[in-house]
Amino acid sequence: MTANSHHKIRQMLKGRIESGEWELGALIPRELALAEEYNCARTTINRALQALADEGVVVRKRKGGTRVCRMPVRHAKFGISILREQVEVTGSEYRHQNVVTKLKVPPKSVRAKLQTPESQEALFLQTIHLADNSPYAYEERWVNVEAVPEILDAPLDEISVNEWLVRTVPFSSGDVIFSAENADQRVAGALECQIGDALFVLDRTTWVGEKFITTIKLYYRSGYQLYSSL
Amino acid sequence: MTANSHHKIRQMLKGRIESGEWELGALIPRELALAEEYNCARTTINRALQALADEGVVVRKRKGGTRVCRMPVRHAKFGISILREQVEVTGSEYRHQNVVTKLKVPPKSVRAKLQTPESQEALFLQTIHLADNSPYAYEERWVNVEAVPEILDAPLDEISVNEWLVRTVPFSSGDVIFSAENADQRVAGALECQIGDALFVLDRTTWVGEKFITTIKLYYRSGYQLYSSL
DNA sequence: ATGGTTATTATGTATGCACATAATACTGTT
DNA sequence: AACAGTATTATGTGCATACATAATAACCAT
Repeated sequence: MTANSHHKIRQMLKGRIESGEWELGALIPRELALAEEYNCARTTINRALQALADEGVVVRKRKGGTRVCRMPVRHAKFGISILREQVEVTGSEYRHQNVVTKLKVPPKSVRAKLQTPESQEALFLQTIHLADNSPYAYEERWVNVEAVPEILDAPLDEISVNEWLVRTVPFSSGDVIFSAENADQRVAGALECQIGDALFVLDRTTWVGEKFITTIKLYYRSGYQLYSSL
Repeated sequence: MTANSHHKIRQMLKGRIESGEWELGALIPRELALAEEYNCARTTINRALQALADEGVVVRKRKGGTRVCRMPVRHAKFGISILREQVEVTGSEYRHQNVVTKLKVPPKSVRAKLQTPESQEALFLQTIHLADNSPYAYEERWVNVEAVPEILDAPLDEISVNEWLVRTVPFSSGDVIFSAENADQRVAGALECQIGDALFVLDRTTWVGEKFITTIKLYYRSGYQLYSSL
């Protein structure tokens, strides 16, 4: 039966799990049995089951067989991307404004994150991201110029550092920390909100291989919500 | 050469992308060429490239070939799981405390989320989650008893609703919204913090198939950080 | 019983092959 | 030059097969 792609089989198997046919933690039939049932090759079942394993729906062990994950960990995924796009999908007009752009020696806490030597300068930026001319987010960023020297020639008035880095630096790894903070005077000024307002904050450090690229603290405007489905 | 699993090849290809050998948006060699280069079957290259496509590193098009993703969207993943575990991995002792557990007709806003009829009752719970006897998170939850009638017999003093549901209900879909809120008097009381403190808030609604299971608002204690790597 | 060796088994992986499909490139006609 | 139809090509998918590997089960010797 050629009507069975591994996609379809994957969906069917998932359905049988969701319907409760196989309980949480239960052992499901082995590949050969399923292959017979669906009248396809074991390879095809294997692909479907491996995909479900990647997804976290089942756990597989050699010789042990495949069982429904005992404690399904659903994960929320957030695309960490470009602020301009975040703003524009809401239909608003995006603009950014660099408050500060200068080279200076970062404080100790930042040096620890960027792993730069004692007295080496880094590029410091404060940027306000605006949606329809009102503040959307305020960012404080340090860039390791040794890792990305080209940034000193980038037209950062036309394109935000955020976007320039995403478009220029190849794939990077990173740490992300989300938290909530009360606005202090400085941030409240930038975001035009009240001191003490609860703000959604994103802390991120990114690197490529061994080279640390940038560390950023991003304060979203009061009321911001980060949405995701799982 | 049998030393090349698709995993290894996948890593090598990713490395070549990260190293900048293939720029963002660039076309990379086709499967057959890579198969020759790595001295393996096309199938193996295919698996590796498909995995990279799933990961969002490359984009593939029939006849068009495979190219490095022009704008890499890195995504942060969060495992939405059991609060008890979240507490216990930090080495603290977990305990929970049900403040309120009763059946009542939910307000309109909740009825909209659970999609329950006008005057149908739902289970309302207020729970405080404690780490080493101090408040860790405060949760307000509505459970659709029609979808999960067994919950009325669950020993909710021994096991938190959170955990009971995760362990009992098979895989579910859900919405998640993260935000920051200032603590009001009620929440500040539960979390033993100051009124106005910035709190990290999680809003979640989950369902299985067509049946809406539960909706929850979870306030983490002041200073909570949600960590993830990407 | 106890401990260690061996057999069995389910999944993991690689390969060669065949054909499907989508998108592009090409070609010929008007 | 415009268009329609055709050839080409890179990826998508399925299958049969073979062997690898990890974990359990069975077995045997002490």
